Amino acid sequence: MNDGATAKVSVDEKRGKRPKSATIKDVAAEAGVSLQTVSRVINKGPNVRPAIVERVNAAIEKLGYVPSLAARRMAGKRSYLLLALNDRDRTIEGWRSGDGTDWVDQMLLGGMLECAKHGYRMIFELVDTHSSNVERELTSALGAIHPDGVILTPPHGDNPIIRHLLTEKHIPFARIGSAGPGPGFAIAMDDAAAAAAAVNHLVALGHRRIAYITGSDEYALSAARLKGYRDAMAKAGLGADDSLVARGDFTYQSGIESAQRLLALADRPTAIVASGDQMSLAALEVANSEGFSVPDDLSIVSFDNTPIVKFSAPSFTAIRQPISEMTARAAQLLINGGKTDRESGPDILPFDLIVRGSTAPPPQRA
Amino acid sequence: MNDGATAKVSVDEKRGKRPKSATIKDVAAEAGVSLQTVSRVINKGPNVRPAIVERVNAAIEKLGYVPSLAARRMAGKRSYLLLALNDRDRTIEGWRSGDGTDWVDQMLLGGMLECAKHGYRMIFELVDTHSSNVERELTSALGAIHPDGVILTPPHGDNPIIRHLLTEKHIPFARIGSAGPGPGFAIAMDDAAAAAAAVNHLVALGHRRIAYITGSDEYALSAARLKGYRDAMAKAGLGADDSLVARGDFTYQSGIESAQRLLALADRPTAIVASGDQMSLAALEVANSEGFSVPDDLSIVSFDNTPIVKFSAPSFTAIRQPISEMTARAAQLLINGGKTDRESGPDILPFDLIVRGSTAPPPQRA
DNA sequence: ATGAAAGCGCTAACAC
DNA sequence: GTGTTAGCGCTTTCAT
Repeated sequence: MNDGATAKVSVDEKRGKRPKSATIKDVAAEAGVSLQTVSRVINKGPNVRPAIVERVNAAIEKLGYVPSLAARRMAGKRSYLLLALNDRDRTIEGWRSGDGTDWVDQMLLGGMLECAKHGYRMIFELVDTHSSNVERELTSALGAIHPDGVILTPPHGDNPIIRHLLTEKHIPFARIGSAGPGPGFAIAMDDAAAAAAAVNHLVALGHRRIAYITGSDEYALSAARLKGYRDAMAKAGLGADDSLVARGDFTYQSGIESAQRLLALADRPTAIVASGDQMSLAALEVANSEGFSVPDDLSIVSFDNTPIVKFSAPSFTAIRQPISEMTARAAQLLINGGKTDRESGPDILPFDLIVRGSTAPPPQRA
Repeated sequence: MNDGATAKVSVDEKRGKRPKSATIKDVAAEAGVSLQTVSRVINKGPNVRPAIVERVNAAIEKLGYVPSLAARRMAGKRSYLLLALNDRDRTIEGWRSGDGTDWVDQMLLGGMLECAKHGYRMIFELVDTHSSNVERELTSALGAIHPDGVILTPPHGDNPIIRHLLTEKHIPFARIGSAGPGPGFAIAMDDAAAAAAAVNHLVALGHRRIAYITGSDEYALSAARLKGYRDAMAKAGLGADDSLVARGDFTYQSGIESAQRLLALADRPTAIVASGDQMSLAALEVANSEGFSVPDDLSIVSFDNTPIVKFSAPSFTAIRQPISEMTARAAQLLINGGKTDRESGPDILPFDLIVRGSTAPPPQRA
């Protein structure tokens, strides 16, 4: 048979097909070897002579062959897919409102790029952690995708139903921002140390009345941060004044309420550590509207280094969480060591305290 | 055979399998029908008696069955996958710097949710539009995923190599923010009208010296916006002073340079329309550092309504692009009408002009 | 070191 | 209306 476009077209036409991607079969024919040998080359298997490897690779190159993910998943045990799960309501609400949280972006950054390095792909899905449908939603995603591993972001990593389901199905998973013991790889930053770092920064500036706005209890890291705050306060000899702790839930609204309560205190705090960017922004808003200047009258430290806290006026001193790094680490563990969960304690990645304009020495007291 | 957990476990053990997801076979057995009937029910095919449908659905429900995407793609012509392509460098750079652009988020919002409605999934990938590898990268993604459709975001929608490759492979695609003629569904907002709206808003405030900072020429929408600006200026009888048009490329740096040049003009503009959030921010920065107050001395309109332009001080009057709406529309067209490209002109979605604190009447001239 | 055969879970033709 | 038969493109056995 003759070469070139004409032949190709006629074959395609004969089969009534449109120009399709090359398959492993085409490569095998082109290289004059069996399917199996091509498969071995693709998967870097042993027992192939270098000369043949070369030949096969040339054929792959020539035909622009790429293995079909679907076929590989069908035949083999691996799907080359990682599933990243975020909380549906919170994520969608964030997108809708344009609240400037870049959690998802940072996750994609770390996760997608790491996956790409290993020939994997990351599929991003939303699952409602509250609803009684968690199980159904997760089962559905797992059934459709058959991922080789799952990346759980807060608060999914602390959700017992999800952890149980994944464990039961023997699907390796990583919990981001979930440092506690349990199944799956735990990957987190040291939330307690971060809260302490925020407190210490303020103490170093001379603050003594340092308040704290918590996050939602649903997130295990909320407790860790609170403990870090309390320990740091104690260590600085600043006692345990529970009126300085306000209960928030990461939302702007809860930040407003918390800040209002704190600033109405008889012995008003000179600084607030808020465990989330929306709550920090809310605290700034309350401070401004009540006539307090930030940072002159009140210092604020944010626990999320999101774009908006950098561009607000003043810009915020903030904890930078290593979100992309944690996600990348999760992907890496899942892809390489994905077989066995290790209960050997969490993987702790470093955070940063980035000092900007929202913190300053406290005002002189009368 | 007896029911319950014991039986299930023993079967699993006999086969040496871990508890797997149910397959269509299991459902068929459970419902006492053939595979094909189950398949018909799943795909809402005709020719199944309601009673049987009921029975099959009950079995599906009971077993928690979910069809495997991979298997469906293998056997059928559809993969139930849409591929969304973003520009690699720009996207990663945005994520790394935390520049607060939420393009990707808005895309996910519109695209994922629309896909979910139809039982589809959206896979998000990065492709370098510049590199000579575009073709290789795209081929690779298409070969691995075999999407039923591709969503192109700027500037990919205007990239001839990508358009050609997709056309050649007969893969339906949608071009977001690419209104020009050509293959694929064109979905855009009226960029010219948006630029005109910005100008008109400023004219209504009393401005006459209105400058414009363009975006990169690589984006077809840049030309459309510039035309909109020019036409609106002409219509307002504000002539054609080309010194009022500065060439930017969407980057902060280009915004700095453009704004510096514009503000150094002998006959200084009293307002600037910048076709991107980073350039708007840059203009604000330049204005501030040169002692001009925004909006008292200079009004600025941003062309991206990103989180950071809302939280800056002052917050920006901005064009809101219907990113999530465009992406949702793209997904919808690809899923439903995905077979045929229509050359019947672009699908134009409405934008908004959101007035905030960065625009005000011009200062009184001496 | 290589090839041949079986089959993954499903859909697309066909039969009935 | 429903069941049967072939594959889809690969990876797994298992032969050789």
